[in-house]
Order: sequence, then C-alpha cells, then structure tokens
Amino acid sequence: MLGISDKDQHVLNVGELLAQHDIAPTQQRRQIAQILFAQPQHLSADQVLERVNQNGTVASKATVYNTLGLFARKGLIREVIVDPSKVFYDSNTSAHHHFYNIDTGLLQDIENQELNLQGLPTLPAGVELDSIDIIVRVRTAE
Amino acid sequence: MLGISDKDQHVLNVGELLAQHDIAPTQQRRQIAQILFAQPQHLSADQVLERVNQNGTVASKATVYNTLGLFARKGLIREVIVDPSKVFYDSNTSAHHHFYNIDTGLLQDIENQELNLQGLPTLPAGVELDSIDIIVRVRTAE
DNA sequence: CTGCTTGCAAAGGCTTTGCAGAACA
DNA sequence: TGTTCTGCAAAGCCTTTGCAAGCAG
Repeated sequence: MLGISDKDQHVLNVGELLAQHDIAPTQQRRQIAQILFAQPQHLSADQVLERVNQNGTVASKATVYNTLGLFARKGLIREVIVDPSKVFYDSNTSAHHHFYNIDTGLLQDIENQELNLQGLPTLPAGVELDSIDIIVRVRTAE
Repeated sequence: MLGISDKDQHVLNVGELLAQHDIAPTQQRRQIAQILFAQPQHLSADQVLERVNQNGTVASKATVYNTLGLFARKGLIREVIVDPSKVFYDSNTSAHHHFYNIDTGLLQDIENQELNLQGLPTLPAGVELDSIDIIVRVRTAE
C-alpha cells in the first residue's frame, strides 16, 4: 500500500456527495465538507471554523454552524453529544460508538465488533427509534 | 405492601445520606437532596431551582448549580448528558440506561435487564473506565 | 476565631437569530 | 429577477465565577 497523503485524500468528490443529499453545493459547503470528509474524525464547530479559514477566510462562524446543522439533518454527518458545552461532528456515520476521555476531551471510535448490544429494549409506546449512542467514559489512569 | 405516598417518601433521612458521602449538611443541601431523592427522577438544574424555591426562597441559582455539581462528584447523583444545552441529574445511580425523546425532551430509564452489553471493549492504553452511558434516542411516531 | 457556604451580579462559552447584501440559476 | 445563501453583530441560554456577607463549629 503506497502512502496516500492527507492532501491527496482531500481530492474527493464532494460535489457529488452534496448532490446526493439534496444540498446546494456552495463554495462554503464544499470547503466544509472537504474538511470533514478528508478522513474519519471528530471535530467541534470551532475546530471546523478554524480549519476552514486556515488559508484565508472562507466561511463565517454563522455559516459553519448553519452548515454543520444542515449536514447533520441531511445525514452526512452525526452529532456526538458527550459534553454539555460542546458538540462534536463525526464524519463516520456507520454504526459505531465512542470512548470519551473526560480529562483530555479526546473522542475515539470503538470498533463495532468490540461492543454488541444484546437486543433492543422495548420502546415506550408511541415512539420510534432514532439512534443509539453508547459513550464509554474513561479517564487518564493515575 | 400498603401504599406509601409521595409525601411520606419525602421524610427520608437526608442528613445521613449526606454524612455518608462526606458532605456538610447545610439547609440548602438538605432541601435539594430532599427533592432529588423523593423519587427516582430526572431533573435539570433549572427544575431543581424552581422546586426548591416553590414555597419561599431556599437556595440561589449559584447554590443549586454548586450543589448539583458537588452531589455528582460525590456520587449521590448522576449527570446525564443528552442534549448539548441541558444536563439532567438522575437520582438513580444504579446501573441503567436511558431513552431520550428528541421531540419532547422526555428522559426515561431503561430497565437494565432489557439491555445488556456484550463484553467491555478494550480500553485505549493509559486510561481507566469511568462509566458507560447508553442513550436510545427516540422520536414521537408519526 | 477560622474555614466553609451562600448569593448576587457579572462574566463566560457556545450557539442561534435578524436582517441586509451577495451569489447563483 | 427571484430565491437561496452568507455574514456580521447582537442576542440568548445555560453555567461558572468573584467576592463580600453569613453561618457553623
């Protein structure tokens, strides 16, 4: 396997991705998607804002927030809520769960085969399933 | 089993509970504990504030926040984070998980026997387990 | 006395909103 | 030309903090 640099991975077809999800492909949305999908990762809104404007101003704070919310609603990315003061956006939407280090704030994927639920619980009446989040909170060992 | 009313349940020995957890039993803390442990429930800081001052002022906002944080650190109650803009405090600290209705904001317990994890995932190096939260998000059926 | 607790009000951090200008079809 | 999108700044919401006064032992 020859090395594929981060830079090369950036050259993915983001326009098609947006089109598939019924999202008008504006400059800002393309750039934000570029960042999110360069690799599977967990970024906060602030981190996205920072990265998208790293080389010149591309999008404002409002646009980043709006875009992330839009992407999440359309199913391109997943919101991960582990800390009341910050939402992470996960560009990996396949079934998997998370480790959250409460000391460092680091969020990591748990390989799905490592963690299996024994059957779905019976849902309360009148509701339907949206999603299941499993957060394994860890702290740095003394 | 003769009925025990909610009111009777309020007459629990909160002083002892605080002492067991190394918490100085002030008026405010006793009142807040009284509310939390009247029954297993999920309350936000704001709801606690409201209830504690229902019949005359007992505690300020700052004290309620400080006290809930203290109780959580000391293990009397558990923080449940399901919504980035609000933390719930759960007076049931036994192993169990939650349904969260994203439309109504209602948080409900899942009986533990209904949901079992198949083995712990291998923890990343250098960390130790803190807790595991499972949130089953549901929405009101159409 | 001495240290812990309380409470007010102000500050703080993250996110949303209103609205005018810009972009695109 | 009309609709959608962007962005600034202001507002909003929940939570934390600074600091003086209060309370307990």
